Amino acid sequence: MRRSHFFIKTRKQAPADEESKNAQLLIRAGFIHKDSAGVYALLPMGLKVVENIKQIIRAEMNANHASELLMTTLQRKELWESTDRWDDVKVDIWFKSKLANGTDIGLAWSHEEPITEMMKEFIASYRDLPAYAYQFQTKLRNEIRAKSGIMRSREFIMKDLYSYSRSPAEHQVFYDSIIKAYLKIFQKIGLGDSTFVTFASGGAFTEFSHEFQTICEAGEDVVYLDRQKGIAINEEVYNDDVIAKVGVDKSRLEKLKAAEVGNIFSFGTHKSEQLGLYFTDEQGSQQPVVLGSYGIGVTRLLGVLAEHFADDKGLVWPQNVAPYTVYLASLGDDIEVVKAADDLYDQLEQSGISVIYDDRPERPGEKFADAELFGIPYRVVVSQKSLEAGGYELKQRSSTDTKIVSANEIGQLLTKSLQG
RNA sequence: CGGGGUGUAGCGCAGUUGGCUAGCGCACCGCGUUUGGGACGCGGGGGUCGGAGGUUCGAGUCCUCUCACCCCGACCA
Repeated sequence: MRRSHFFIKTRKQAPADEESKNAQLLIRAGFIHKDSAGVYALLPMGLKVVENIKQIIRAEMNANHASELLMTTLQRKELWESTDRWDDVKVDIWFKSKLANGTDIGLAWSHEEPITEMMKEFIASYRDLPAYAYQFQTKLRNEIRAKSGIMRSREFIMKDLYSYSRSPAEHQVFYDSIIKAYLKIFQKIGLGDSTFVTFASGGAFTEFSHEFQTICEAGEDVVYLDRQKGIAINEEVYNDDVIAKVGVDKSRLEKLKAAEVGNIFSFGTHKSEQLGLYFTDEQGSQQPVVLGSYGIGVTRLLGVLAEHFADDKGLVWPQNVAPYTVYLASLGDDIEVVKAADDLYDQLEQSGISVIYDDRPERPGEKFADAELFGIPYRVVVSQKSLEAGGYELKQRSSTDTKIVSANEIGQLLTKSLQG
């Protein structure tokens, strides 16, 4: 992408109506646009990060034999009445509307009911199970108070996975494999060192659910972390009894603020029974399907990443989620410089390295400041000075060191770092 | 939903006890000089002062209502 073709402008000053670090940085850098409280549009760079996160998640979901689909945002009242969750007192975050003929509809805040209802079309026999389906969908939740930028919003993207199993034992195997998959996902995204499996309230069927909490000052939750074991307990269920059950050492628990980036639940068969999802087993008798649901807050992760990977100059994206790998900046309008920059841009693009090429006639300081605010992992500068020194100046966002390299060396270095 | 705060140009802000044509910086447009850390000179354009009502000779400024946004709390499969 040439910067001259890119409509986004960065800002020097943070918006006055945002206090959270994630919103201030993401808006200054032009990754998101605020429409109203808790409602943010994803601009091209923000969307790229989100797509990168989704791709990392998608790979792990597929590896666990889950199939991607996309459910609807408009939902039927009857479905939610059958599980007693249409009532505004029971679920107070519903956005509701009506069809032209007066029929009530709900706007998706979750898809547990509709997808389970839909699965009745495909699940009849033990031969049809297990079945795993996931999606990336926009959830609409009428939060009384949106807060912390994109970390708690009224409209957000969530990855939700649903598992349909024949027995609690079969369910448990999948559940455990998803815990591993989630840890792998957060590792790849760059939050592996600060994201922990956390015991939280379980609901009707199980004593605990498992949350994935990223240690983060802007988070809303408080967890007690046993760093040695890599296990935490959510404050909401924290007591001596739970400490004993979970098997952590109370003396080394750290009380920390954290953001819930994932949460997985075992539902048992209750919802299947409510909605009528049964299968015929090998003996010919009807059994309710065992359900599980597994969420990851995709846009919340964008916020957590911004909170986590930033310095006084701006964002600092981990390689795997960065909107572009290279920020290529040409300095001055000298013909040799422009040609060298154009050539490198073409070469990197051709070798599959994503580049944002700042070809604007702006001054060096502005280009450097933008490269830093955007948080692009590598900055390559082409100028009279760099050409005289023998090539291109390469600098990592996370470092202050620069070195002069040839075009081929850049290609090799970056290809290697992308693979590693 | 309770408490606190803020709304003045695209963005960030100033505007005295009510007073004259509502300012500053950035951004934007034109010309010129600049080009390794957000340059400079000269000349421009842009405002129903969040909205409605009221008090007054006169309201950005005072009063009433209202909307939006931020923060704290409550809430949070």
